Amino acid sequence: MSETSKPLYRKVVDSLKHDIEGKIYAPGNLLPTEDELIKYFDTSRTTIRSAIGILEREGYVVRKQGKGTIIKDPKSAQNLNYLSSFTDSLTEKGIIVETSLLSISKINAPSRVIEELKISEAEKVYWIQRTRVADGIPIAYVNNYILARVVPGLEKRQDQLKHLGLYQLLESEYDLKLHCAVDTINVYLSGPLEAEMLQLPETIPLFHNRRTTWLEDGTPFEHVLSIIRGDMHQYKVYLENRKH
Amino acid sequence: MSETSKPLYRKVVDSLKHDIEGKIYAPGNLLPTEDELIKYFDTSRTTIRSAIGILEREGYVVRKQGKGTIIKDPKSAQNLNYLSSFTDSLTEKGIIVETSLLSISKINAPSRVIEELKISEAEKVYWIQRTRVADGIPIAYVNNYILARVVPGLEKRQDQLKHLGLYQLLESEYDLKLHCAVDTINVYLSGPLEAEMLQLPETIPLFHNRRTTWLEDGTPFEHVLSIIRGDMHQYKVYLENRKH
DNA sequence: AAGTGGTCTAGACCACGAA
DNA sequence: TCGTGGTCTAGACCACTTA
Repeated sequence: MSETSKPLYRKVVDSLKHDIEGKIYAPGNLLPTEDELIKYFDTSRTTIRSAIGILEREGYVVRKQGKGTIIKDPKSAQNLNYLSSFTDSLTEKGIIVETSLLSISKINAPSRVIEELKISEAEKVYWIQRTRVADGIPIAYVNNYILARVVPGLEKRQDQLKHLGLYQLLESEYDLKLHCAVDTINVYLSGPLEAEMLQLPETIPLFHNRRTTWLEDGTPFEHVLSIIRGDMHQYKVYLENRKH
Repeated sequence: MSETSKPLYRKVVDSLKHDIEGKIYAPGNLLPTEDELIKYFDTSRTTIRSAIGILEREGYVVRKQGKGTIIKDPKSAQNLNYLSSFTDSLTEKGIIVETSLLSISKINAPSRVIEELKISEAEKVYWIQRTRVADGIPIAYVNNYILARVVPGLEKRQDQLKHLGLYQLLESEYDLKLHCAVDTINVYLSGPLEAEMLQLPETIPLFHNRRTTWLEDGTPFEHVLSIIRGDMHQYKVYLENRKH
């Protein structure tokens, strides 16, 4: 069993998390004191404190010196530091979102992409054009520009792109670990080009989103430009307070 | 000096952070080993490890068992999990943003606020109406609804509200610690009411932002509805990859 | 095999909050 | 004053990486 090989502090974390989620420890109440947990789990203070530290960082509890460890509502522990994608927010509503691949090709990076990814002009990128369609309505037009050298042979994987999401493909097939991203969200009014692309009957507001994504080693490896129907989409941003 | 009262592990964190930011420890290289740091700072392993743990969570280093502690590029350590406010993004551009208080009053919470803050109908909230003005142009209309019981006497602090930001006031005068927030961002076209409020010469796209803010103990204590000129604002969302 | 970080122990004293 | 969490010590052994 992997259970037996798990470090002790991890077992304590999982056990306490389970009890908090199962409301055995009710929100607002105090967790047993550290001394009690030491006796209960038959371990040292270091181990217990390391476990509680993890629970605190994940938002399950708050420690107050002199008072105790307060149990928080587990609902509020979820989904922090997270921008929901538009696919997420629509599928939550029960709408089926399909993605159709328009084209994929290896090109010289456009100047804006050169700038964002901090690459040379000679560097090649894969340009992926896709649309997102919800209940038959095109709601977004998405351009990904991905460093060609980190995803060699991507154009041969078109079929997989239809079944897997792009990010799942990057992770499973290329073993790329995304570290962080910056989204810049603007809004503007649709013009004739957008009306054509998204089959808009009239002028509507559109989201204009630029995202740059970094790998774990700090390389910016992807830039994404998305145009999204403003009347069919909303962003939800879950934020944790900055500690500094 | 508060320097002397700082816990040891905090001093170690600050010292190492300073050296990483000053490129004394270059990105990509290894930090001195734990044993070396123990000797250098003349302290125990626990203290050194607790300091390195903080640096790792803040994105300054990555620990690899058997190998060492790798120093990351400090640029990538900044600004994660963070939604820049519109004041931020404009002041970055050198534009001075003023906030003018329209009104502040204690009212029964509107139904949407009751719902978002999960309060009873009898519960009172402070309703603060403000506009943000950049270079003489009104760019946003902001409604805060704050639980009256957590900020007693807020209406008497109107003067302070003009100098301090609202959140600074909450922190310094009421000792409230914000824990997290959820922003929901939509977009729509301005109508006559918005044209009046923001002195718009024509129909333009507007951001429509609802934010709920939680205190550290898990109480939702504030709901904010903002209407922001789409042509004068952009959101920047800094995201860290989820670890789970 | 040697050296690194990962886990863990059994203590100690301090700082804060509540009674 | 007492009980809580906060900091810290001086060890021990384990797991992983590299040579």
